[in-house]
Amino acid sequence: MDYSFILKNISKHIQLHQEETDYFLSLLKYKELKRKDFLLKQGQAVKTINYINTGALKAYYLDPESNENIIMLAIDDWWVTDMYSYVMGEHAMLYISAIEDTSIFQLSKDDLEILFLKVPKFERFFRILMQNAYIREQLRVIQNLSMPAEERYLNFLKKYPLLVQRISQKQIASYLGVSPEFLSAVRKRIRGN
Amino acid sequence: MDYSFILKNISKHIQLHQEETDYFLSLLKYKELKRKDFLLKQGQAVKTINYINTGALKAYYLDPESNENIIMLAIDDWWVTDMYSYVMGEHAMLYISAIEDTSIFQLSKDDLEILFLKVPKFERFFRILMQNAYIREQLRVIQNLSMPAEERYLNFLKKYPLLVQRISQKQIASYLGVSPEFLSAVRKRIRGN
DNA sequence: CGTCTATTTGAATGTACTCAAAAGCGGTGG
DNA sequence: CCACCGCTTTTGAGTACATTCAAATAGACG
Repeated sequence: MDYSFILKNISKHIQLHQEETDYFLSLLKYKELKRKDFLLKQGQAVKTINYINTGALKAYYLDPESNENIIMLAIDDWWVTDMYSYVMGEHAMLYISAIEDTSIFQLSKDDLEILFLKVPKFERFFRILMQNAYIREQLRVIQNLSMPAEERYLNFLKKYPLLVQRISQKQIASYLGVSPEFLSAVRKRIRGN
Repeated sequence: MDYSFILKNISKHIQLHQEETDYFLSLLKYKELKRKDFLLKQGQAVKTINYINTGALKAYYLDPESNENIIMLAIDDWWVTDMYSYVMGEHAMLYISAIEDTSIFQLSKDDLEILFLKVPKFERFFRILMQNAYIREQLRVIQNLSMPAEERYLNFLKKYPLLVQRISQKQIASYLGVSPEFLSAVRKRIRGN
């Protein structure tokens, strides 16, 4: 099992001793998903937070009219879950599925609480993780409020160049909050310039 | 100085000893703002995170066309700052101003880092704070993507009944991402039912 | 009371959506 | 290797949601 990526991810914010490292790794469950497999479906219990080792996932909300609203596009080295339901202990609001073949490490909520007690440094790690997630969402709200679709699209290209090559336009449209037809028109307009 | 509100806020997530409490309080700076005073302006250095003791603040982004985009409406017992700029050490992206006469407690970034070292429990406190903030913003993104303005407005009324009575419709419109005229029309339609 | 700002109303406009259909692209099986 | 299938992307027409601008009305505050 290759733990090098996740350990490097952790070490960006905290330093662990060998025993702490071993203990942390002992809590992880490894899982593989094929393209289009579901990690989570609306209504299920949300038991884990997930580190993407390789691959890519999308998290989306299916509204009553069955429109797919992509909340999060995540590739390797990102942490993903339905945080609302994970924290509140509610049933999942989101679907999470694999855009590509994907391997993840899972950390259960119960184990994470124990980890916080045994290795309080992880409070810091997840504080920083949540802080960054908050900032990211807030920037997204700002952009959604203040920019037209074209500018949001150009921004997306700049911000997630790695993602762009790996996901469909339809999914980018959903992430940006526009219809795929409209994004197509936007792209045409951009090309025209 | 009345520290009862902020101490109660802290105690929702962590328990402090007397010395820890005293030390924490020693780091706080008290500040009063009159209605329309600015706590922060775009371009300034963001040095503090702020607990609202009494009153209400709005945080907004002023886009190049000088449209006010309200990012956050916050009343007493909330923590507020321009988190992006606070964390990244960048100049402020947001304006933060008082909707009513307001009193706050301020915690500087430097002091907070020291606090984390001296009383690591605060890592946990801010982890939970950031986690809740992240969840809130994510729910907002979901709503912005999946609901029309009318539904978002009704939702806002349900979610922030205390806020509604204290802020103008124009500001609610900005928070929801619609023009004040359109919100007025939405309200008329709702009354009509 | 007068001034300033918020709210409402209406008309014209623009941005983005839906629906339908054609074109493009990738993978799979014969 | 190519033909076909399914899905994505593009195109176009008609429509709906939301904006801008302007003006009238209503409220809040000194």
